[in-house]
Amino acid sequence: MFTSSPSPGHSRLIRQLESIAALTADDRTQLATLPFRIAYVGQNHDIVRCGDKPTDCCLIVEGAACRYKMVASGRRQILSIHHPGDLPDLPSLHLERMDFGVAALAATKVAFIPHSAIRAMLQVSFTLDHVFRRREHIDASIFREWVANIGQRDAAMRVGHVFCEAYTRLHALGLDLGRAISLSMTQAEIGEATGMSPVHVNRVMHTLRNAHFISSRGKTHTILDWLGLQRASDFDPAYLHLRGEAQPAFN
Amino acid sequence: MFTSSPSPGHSRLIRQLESIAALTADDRTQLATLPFRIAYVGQNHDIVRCGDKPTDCCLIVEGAACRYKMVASGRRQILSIHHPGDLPDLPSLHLERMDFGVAALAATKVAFIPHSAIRAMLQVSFTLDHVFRRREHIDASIFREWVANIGQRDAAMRVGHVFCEAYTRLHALGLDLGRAISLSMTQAEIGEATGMSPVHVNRVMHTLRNAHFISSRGKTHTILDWLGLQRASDFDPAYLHLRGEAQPAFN
DNA sequence: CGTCTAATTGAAGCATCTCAACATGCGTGG
DNA sequence: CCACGCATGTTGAGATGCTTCAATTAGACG
Repeated sequence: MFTSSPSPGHSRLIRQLESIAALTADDRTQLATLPFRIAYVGQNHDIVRCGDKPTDCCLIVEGAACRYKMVASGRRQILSIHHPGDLPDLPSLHLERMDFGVAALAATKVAFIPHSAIRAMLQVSFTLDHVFRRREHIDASIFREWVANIGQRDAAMRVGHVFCEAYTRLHALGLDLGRAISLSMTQAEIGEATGMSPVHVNRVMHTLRNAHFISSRGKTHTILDWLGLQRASDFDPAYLHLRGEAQPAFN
Repeated sequence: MFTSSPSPGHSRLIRQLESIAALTADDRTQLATLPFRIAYVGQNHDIVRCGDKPTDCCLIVEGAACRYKMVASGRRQILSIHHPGDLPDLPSLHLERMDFGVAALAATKVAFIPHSAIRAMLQVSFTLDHVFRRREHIDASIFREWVANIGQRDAAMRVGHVFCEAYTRLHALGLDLGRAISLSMTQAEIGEATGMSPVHVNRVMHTLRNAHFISSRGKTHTILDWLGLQRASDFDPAYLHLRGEAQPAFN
């Protein structure tokens, strides 16, 4: 059988879904023929705005994005971090009005896929329907972990946990750089994700470096002691529900 | 057409789903014929344990429950609060291993429904499949709001927000007591839900009473100033995605 | 009426925040 | 290619919101 090579966006999506469940050749074909429209979004710009009623889902192809909410004080809470292959506004398929915004953390390439195309695909394929549903549940699981992270852990663990999660997910997507990752977040943004002031994030980063858990050069962070960082950050990757083969193991 | 009157558990489930989407008579019949097994769980006892691989979903029929996670320090984070009609371990349908626990906040009556029965029902009915999916997404939306609540708001807002959410949801289920609700949580548990110490919850409760937002007698809390409490707590019910008619409006 | 849990209050400590200044790096245009 | 300007990172010092510990009171339940 002849299959045309999928676009970068399609490949990312397939890789992402394969990190959580097995796909058949047929599933991959279905995914690879999804129609889309490409857009480029500059750093800090919105991809989807809170309150919108989207008719397409956005797929991150390159770059990084975050979900966020604004609160009364004018501060922003980052709700989750998204890498290539993610569909941050997938909830819009079942919740007409967006209750959060999606913003680019770096210059980002986005593919917009019509709701109708996704709906049609999920109606045809039981297995893809299941995989998408699983993806949605894993999203919820990550939120749960963040609630526990922000609610109960101290500053160093909170920040360490964010690094552990990012490393594990990027590794599962084949987007890690050996023992390093490129986390497209400023210290201020890490603060918005963990409920901390930027100043305190800075101090905690120094702690993590002094403990030889991490070393940083710009936005590239190298994990020097993966087991130690995981333990110190109370990180257990079970909540990511990845397929066994996809999980990192070194140190 | 003859329809046998549904059990209390079935009624609760139907009412819960009707608070977020319209159901057809056929949907209601499907739901009302779901098989189940009743259990009674004492206060503070687990209904489902973290790490379990459930074969049934638990439906809260009477009482109250919470999802929770333990962290390394031995502290517990409450992740969400569940009222009659809720299915707190619905994720187990798509995520084999539980990444959180479910515990009874009060003496609670639970109905266990086999996964197989739910799966069969969702395969037959497109509309119920959509409603369940919507329910799952609303769950995720509530987690997002909790991340923002715990991450960015001060102690008084955090606690006030929990009351606003509980009141709105119980009202939508027809389980409010006029302007009052019975919240089956101790101050220590409110602390576990908001990332605060029990002592500070107590002080904040006094603040809320002194501001004439709430008055409390035991576990029954009366909302004295609904608009004021919402505004002071930065509460906007949009994230609950309720059907318009279901939302409370007074004061 | 005793027992246990939950709520309440006070006092001291500390994790984290805010404010403010300064350093560094980097993209851009001259 | 260098110089400028802005965003980001760094550091210090003082303020504070919340925690912890500890003791007391009030309620619920048999």
